[in-house]
Amino acid sequence: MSKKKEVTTETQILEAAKHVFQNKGMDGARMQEIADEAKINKAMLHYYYRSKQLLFEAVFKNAFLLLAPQLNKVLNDDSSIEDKIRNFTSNYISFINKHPYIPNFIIQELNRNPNFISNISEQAIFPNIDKFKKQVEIEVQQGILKPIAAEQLFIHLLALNVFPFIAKPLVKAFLHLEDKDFKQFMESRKKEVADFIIHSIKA
Amino acid sequence: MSKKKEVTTETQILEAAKHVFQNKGMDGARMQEIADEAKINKAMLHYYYRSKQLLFEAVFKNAFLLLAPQLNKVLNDDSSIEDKIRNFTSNYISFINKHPYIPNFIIQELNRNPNFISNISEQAIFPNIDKFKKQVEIEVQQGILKPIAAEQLFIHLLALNVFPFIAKPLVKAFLHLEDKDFKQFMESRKKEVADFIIHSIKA
DNA sequence: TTTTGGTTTAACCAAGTGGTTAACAAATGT
DNA sequence: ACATTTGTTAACCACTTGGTTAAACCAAAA
Repeated sequence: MSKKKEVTTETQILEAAKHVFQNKGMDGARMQEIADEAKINKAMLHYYYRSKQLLFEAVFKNAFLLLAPQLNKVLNDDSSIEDKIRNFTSNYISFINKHPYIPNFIIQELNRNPNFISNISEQAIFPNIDKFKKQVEIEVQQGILKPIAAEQLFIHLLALNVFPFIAKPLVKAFLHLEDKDFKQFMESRKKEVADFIIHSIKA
Repeated sequence: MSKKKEVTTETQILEAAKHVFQNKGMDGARMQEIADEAKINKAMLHYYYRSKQLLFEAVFKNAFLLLAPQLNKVLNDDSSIEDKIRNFTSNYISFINKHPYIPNFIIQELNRNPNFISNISEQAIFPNIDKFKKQVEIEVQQGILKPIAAEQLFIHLLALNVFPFIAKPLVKAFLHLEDKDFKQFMESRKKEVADFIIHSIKA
C-alpha cells in the first residue's frame, strides 16, 4: 500500500463536495463544480468515490457525525435537566454558527430520501433518548419539573433551537432583519430559549 | 378571449407541477414527469408557463398564498394572545395534515434561493408582525404576560409548530415512531405546544 | 536503470435535459 | 362557408449530465 498523495487529494475532494452538496443539495450539485472547487480532474471524483451517490453519502455521514455528539451530550450526561437545557441551547447555537449549512442539509436530504436514515440510525452514535427520558420522569416525580412527556420536551428543545436556522430566510423577512441583525437575534436566543423552556417546565 | 379547454389543461398542469415540485424540489423535478402526471404533452407546459422557472414560481406562490392566511389570522385578529396561541397551534397542525408538503417545500426552496423571498415579501398578503407586537407589549404592561419580546415569542410559536413537520424523518427516527404514531404524536402536540407556551409566558 | 504500481489527465460517450418548431386539430369570428 | 385564432402533438435540437477509458505521469522498489 503506497499512499503518495492519496490523503490530500481525497480530503480535498471531500471538502469541496461538502461545500457544494451542502449549498446545492444532491440534485443541484454538479460533479464538475466539485472537481473545479477541489482543483482536480473530474475523473478523480470517481476514482476515489466511485459515484455521485457514494460521494454524497460520504458527505452526509460526515455531517451527521458532527451533529450527533451535540445531541448525545444532552441526552447522556448526568447534569440536571435544567443545566442540560441551558448548556445545549448555548452550545448548539454556537455550533451552528460555525457550521451554518448542517441542519438544513441534513433535513433537506432526509426529506428527499427518508429511507436514508435507516443507514445511520443503527449506528452507535445515533442519539438515543432512553436515558433522557428516565431522567425527566425522575425529576417530575421529585417535583422538580411539572409533568411533561420527555419526548415532547426533547422535540420542543430541538424545535426552538434548530428551526430559526433552517427557516432563516423566512425569519429574516418576517422580522425585517439583515444578516447582522439575524446573528444578534440568534445570539440573544441562547438565553431566551433556555429561559423560555425552563419557565414552562419548572414546578 | 376564447377559453375552450384552457382552464382544465392549465390547472391540470399546475396540480401536477405542485405535486412534482413539492416532492422533488426545483432541481429534482423533471418537466417530462410533470407532463406525464398531468397526462398532457410536454410542450403544453411551455405553452402555458413558458419555462420551468416560471412554472415553479407559480407553484411556489400558490403554496405561499395558502400558508400566509394561517399566519395573518394570528397576527391580525383581536383575540387575546393566549387565545391566538391556542387557536393557531390547533389550526396549523390540522392545516399541515391536509398539506403536508408545504412547509418543507417553502423552506427548502427559500434556502436554495434566498433572494426569492423579496418577490413575495412586498405583497399585501405577506404576514406583518406589527399588530401582534403591540398586542404583546400591551399584555405585558397589563401584567397578563411576563416580559417577553414579541419577535422571540412569534418565532417560538412557529418553531414549535413547524419544526416537527419539517424534520419528520428525524423525529420519527429519534422517537422510534411509525407514520401512524407520528400522526398521533402531532395530534397530541395541538394541546401540548399551546400549554407549553402559555405556561411559560403567563404572569 | 528499469520496472512497477497507484495516480492523474484529456478526450470521449450515451442518456437525459429544458426548450423549440412546424404541422395539425378544434373553436371562434365573420 | 371560410378565415383566423387558439390548443395540441410528435419530432427534433443544442447542451449538460454522470460516468468511462486509455494513455501519460511519477515516485519508489528491484
